[in-house]
Amino acid sequence: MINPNLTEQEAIDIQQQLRGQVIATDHLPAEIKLIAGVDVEYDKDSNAIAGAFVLLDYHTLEVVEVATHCMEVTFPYIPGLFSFREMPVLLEAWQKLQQHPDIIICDGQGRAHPRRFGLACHMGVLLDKPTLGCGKTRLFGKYDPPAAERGAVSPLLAEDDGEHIGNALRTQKDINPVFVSVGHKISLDTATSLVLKMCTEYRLPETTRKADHYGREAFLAYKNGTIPPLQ
DNA sequence: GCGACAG
DNA sequence: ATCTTGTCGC
Repeated sequence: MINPNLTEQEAIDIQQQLRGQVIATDHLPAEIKLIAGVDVEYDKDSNAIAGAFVLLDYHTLEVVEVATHCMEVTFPYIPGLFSFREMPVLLEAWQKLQQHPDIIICDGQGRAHPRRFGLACHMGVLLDKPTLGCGKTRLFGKYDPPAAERGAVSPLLAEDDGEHIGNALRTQKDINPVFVSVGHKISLDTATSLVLKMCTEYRLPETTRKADHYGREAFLAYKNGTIPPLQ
């Protein structure tokens, strides 16, 4: 689905071509039962990476299923072309799932992107699933810091045309905000309240935290099983 | 020309 | 992403 040998310009052309398929309004199932988190781990001194998909029960936040995949990175890190680096592993992990979620929370931006097509949009369009982006830091857009209270929101506005491309959301009192934006088949308002709802105890959504946990665990097992033990 | 730049 | 434990401050 993603050719690893793309040039930078070819990747940009693909973004321009797919951006028109993004739906920025709510097209969610009548009842949300499963919500997914994704994350990718990087090895310190090799090009090995691990991608993880974790499915949580929407109401209890209990882990329902985990799928991971390890491989070599095929695309460099280029701000704005992040999805071409992380999508391959995540697609592999996705195919290992026995069931699919109703919505996916991505670790990165969606529409809050210079070409309005961040990782969350790319994943949403390729999988035809509702997705949203929840990044720890800003990639694109200007904003004023939201108020200190949990739930405070401040609009993220595009530098170029002023479009409201996302929200800086304070998920815990006095803790740095996260950046929420539409991925696919969801509205910004729904995405924002959903992220807040998933941040029960920490700054980041439980989906992202669980994906990080299981991804790291799988990565360690992969490295320990592949590389002969030292000493 | 100089910074900024998801993970 | 990764390097990284204790430590300073409320």
